[in-house]
Amino acid sequence: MLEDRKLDVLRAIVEDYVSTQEPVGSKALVERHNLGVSPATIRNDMAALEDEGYIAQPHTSAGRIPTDKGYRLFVDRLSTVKPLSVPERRAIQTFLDGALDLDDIVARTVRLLAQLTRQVAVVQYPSLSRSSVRHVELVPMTTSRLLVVLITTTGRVEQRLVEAPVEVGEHLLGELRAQLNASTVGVRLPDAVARLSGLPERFGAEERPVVAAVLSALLDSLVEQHEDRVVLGGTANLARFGPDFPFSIRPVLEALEEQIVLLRLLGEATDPSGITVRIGAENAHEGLSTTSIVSVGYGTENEVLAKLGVLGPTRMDYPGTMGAVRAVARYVGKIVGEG
Amino acid sequence: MLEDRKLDVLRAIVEDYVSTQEPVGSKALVERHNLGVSPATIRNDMAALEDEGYIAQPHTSAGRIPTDKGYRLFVDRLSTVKPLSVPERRAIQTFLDGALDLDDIVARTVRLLAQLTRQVAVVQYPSLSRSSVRHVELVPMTTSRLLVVLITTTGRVEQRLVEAPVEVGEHLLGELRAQLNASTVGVRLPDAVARLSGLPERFGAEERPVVAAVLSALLDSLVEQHEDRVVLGGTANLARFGPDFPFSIRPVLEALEEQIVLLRLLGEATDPSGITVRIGAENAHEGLSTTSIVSVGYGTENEVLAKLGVLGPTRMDYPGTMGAVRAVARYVGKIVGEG
DNA sequence: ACTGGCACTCTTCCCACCTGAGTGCCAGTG
DNA sequence: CACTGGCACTCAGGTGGGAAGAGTGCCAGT
Repeated sequence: MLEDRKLDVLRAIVEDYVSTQEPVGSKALVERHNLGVSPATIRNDMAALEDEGYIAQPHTSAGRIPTDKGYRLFVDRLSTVKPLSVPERRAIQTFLDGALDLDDIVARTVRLLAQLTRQVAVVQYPSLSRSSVRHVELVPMTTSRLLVVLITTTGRVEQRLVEAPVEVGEHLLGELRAQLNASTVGVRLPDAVARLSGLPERFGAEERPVVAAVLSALLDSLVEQHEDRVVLGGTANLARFGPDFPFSIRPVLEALEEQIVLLRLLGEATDPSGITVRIGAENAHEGLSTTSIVSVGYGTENEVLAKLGVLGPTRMDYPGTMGAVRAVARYVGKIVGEG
Repeated sequence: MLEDRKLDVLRAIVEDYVSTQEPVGSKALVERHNLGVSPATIRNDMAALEDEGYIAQPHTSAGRIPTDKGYRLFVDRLSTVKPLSVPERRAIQTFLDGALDLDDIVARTVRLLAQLTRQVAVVQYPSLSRSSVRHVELVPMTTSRLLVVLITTTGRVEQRLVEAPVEVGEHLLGELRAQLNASTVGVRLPDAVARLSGLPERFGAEERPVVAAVLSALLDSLVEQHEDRVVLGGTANLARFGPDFPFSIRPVLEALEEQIVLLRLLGEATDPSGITVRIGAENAHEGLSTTSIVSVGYGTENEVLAKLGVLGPTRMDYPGTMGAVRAVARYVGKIVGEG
């Protein structure tokens, strides 16, 4: 049973707690928000909210703070994403427009997000699997060593070193390069894998081992979905998280060091189109139980290339953070889409 | 006037303080080290050491802790680099031998260093300026857009996107590619710049603008010394630095986010051949005044390709840290040298 | 030159106390 | 029936006073 006023009270509690970082009591609540009722009434509502698990008391004689469940309700029903101001939008645009290449775009994005939200920013590189092959290049390093270079439409360059079982002649190299490009250029990465299956048969028995070695490296580049690169920024903001946070900062830093963990967190995003917010224990990772993650996909109009987001204490400014994340994702998507 | 025993006392103080993290008094000192004299005598020595600025008292009735100057003396004259144990060496080797490519080597190195020293590890990418050109590739993206790819002997791949002023024909592309490679392959990057100066003249007036654009991008890749990439690891160890550290953790994290700062810190290394230790305020960067940096160059026998090191509290185990850093640098140097 | 002894200085810990914020509950009111 | 004012209760946090303990500096003695 959630009547309107109780929801108002919850909203007020979340807002106050987020801004003051201190448990909020009934008296302060009626003073700062015109709820039109007395503290006693609010107390009743608060008691009910506590029974239902939306708020909690750190200790008996303190105010209330929202629980994960309370934040959840707040995000789902009580808040609207706060759009950025015009100057902010302009700043984003000019900052990102200055980017030189993909690395630079990602680097700038992560810094931007961290600055804007004053939290820890996470940006995933645009996915390879959804892009297609622009070019394959074979470069001889020594007579029996080759560098296989894969260039994709998103501008990424993947490289693999190949130890050829025998010496590789200039002619074979040229032929192989031509064949590889003919089979894969313009093809989506996952599809390119299939296109290459019949390739060895087009070569002589002597050349097969070399072809196989090169192919294996190339397939490796293609398959190993390099959705696995993420970039971090704004870790210094962790220190801002609060005076009690130093104790819990350790596990957070540890989690952030594990790329796999970060990827899983971004990947777990449930809402494919919109912003996903995972609050506290919803992040299936101990050590992040007092943090929330706001993430969103970015890319072209038709497809999501990768995700980005920020990580902060559960007591974060959700509307503002969501606004910033959404805005940045849009601009980055536009830029990546063009380039 | 530094007699032998006073040096012994200083060494003992540093060792005890590093291991206990607590100010060390005269009584504890004689108990834990067999100095052969009474606490009172030690007290006299300590008073002298304090006068000379090697140790200090946090407050009147506390033991002494080493000052930056004390650590300096300890590192310079009182300690010997502690070699790693055989299992440790073996672990390093097997861990690094599994690396796939340069990125992987660097990533593994940074993790290894962080784990071994339990501090923050910093690894700089092998310098481009000391490597030479392996291959230059031009890849058409659209009719007027080219990707210029530079591959170096250290296995690094640099890419630049070029907006050609006019359409670029297949023939010009091939010709330009051939000329570029002919002029630069096998040449040191800085020298390659000079080799390219006369190139535009070999092309017709119509083609000049395209050539100039490509050249500009390539020169950019060559000149922009990509000694500027550093990778970090083990930041979670910052939380281990001590109970008082949370307050000073903020500026440290901020410093670590600035690649430029890190590069300067690594670059400042004075001793070109051996290990450099910069203690506390010696790191000309406020916020790092309670940290020390142990760094060393790595590379082939003949040349230093880049640097790596760790950052930790001034109260670190210098002999152990120096041993780990040195050992890792040797193995990485070997691997990079081979590859 | 070293040592034992001693007085002195501080930090730190503990305990007791008080204050104040905040609550829950209840009786009363529109 | 929903709201309100009042009131007793609880408990975290701050304050202050010892008491304990670690460590020092100094001095007289060997």
